Amino acid sequence: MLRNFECAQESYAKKVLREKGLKSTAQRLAVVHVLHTSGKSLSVGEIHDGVKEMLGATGLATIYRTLEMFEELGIVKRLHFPDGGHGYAFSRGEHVHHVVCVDCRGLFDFPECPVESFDYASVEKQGFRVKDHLIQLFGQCGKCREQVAY
Amino acid sequence: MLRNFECAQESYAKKVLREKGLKSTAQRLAVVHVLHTSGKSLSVGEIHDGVKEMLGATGLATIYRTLEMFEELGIVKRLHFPDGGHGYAFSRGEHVHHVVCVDCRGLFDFPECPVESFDYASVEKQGFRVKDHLIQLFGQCGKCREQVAY
DNA sequence: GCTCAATTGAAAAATATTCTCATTTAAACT
DNA sequence: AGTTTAAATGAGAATATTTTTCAATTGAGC
Repeated sequence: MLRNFECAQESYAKKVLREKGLKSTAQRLAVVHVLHTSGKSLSVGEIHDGVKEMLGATGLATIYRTLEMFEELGIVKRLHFPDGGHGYAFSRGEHVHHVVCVDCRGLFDFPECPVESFDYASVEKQGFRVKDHLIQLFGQCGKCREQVAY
Repeated sequence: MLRNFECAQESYAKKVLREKGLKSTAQRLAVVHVLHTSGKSLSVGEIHDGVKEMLGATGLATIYRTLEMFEELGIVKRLHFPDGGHGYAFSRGEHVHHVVCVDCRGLFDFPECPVESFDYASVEKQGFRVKDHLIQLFGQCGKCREQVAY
């Protein structure tokens, strides 16, 4: 049950919260800390466990409320897995897509946006205006490839 | 509570089911019919309602079981919406991505895959092997744009 | 038409998420 | 540092969603 942390990610979250007139509570910062230090995407339950480890008893509802808010603020991204589950990953507001290992759910860098340069003509011709997109890449990371026999 | 249908989509589903040694039940074909004729993506509840309208009382568990199976068979695709909800859309096994109107949840054509030609070098350099991807485009269709004042 | 394994329905169980409201707390202001 | 106040939290109830169980039904091959 440790405290006293302050990494770049938490400073960033604090800044965003302050700008929106929202409070930087211990619980909110702990969510950032847990997500960021894990280097993986985590389920709601895992985030809850991590926060409890840092702060002691913490309501699950707070985790849900925080994640919903953080998603709107662009502090976290919700990820969807092929098995139907979902998780959350820390992410600064920038336009970023995630590469996820389906075994360990670890995150890998993928700075470019494959859709950025894409031509929407065929859709726009139908009167559609594209406003957002969801992209995730799935696969296996080096470590998980070594461990699994196949 | 009508019956007697048989469109190309249902024939396709039947074929896939037969190939896998699975039964073409009225419930399964009704799921295909409901999804396909709606032209939209539907929630589990909407699919359940549609099937009940065709067949009368139908267990919700059957809908869940069918959708899970169809997803594995490539007969339906699960879509994730920005508001956190999700739905299902009919889709032949081909590699296809969906464009969804966030208002009416209507589906629009988008035949090409923007990631197909993409260069994964930066990820592969980290030992990662990309095996699959999730892409969805969101926006507003012509009809919904007209209706909403903004 | 008969047989049998696959599938379904209905309800219970398990999970996941949201809501309510009394209590606590961060932040702004002395 | 102490006070004030709206925002946030905790705990548990309430909902919603999904899965499981098992007896009854049904599709597909014979």
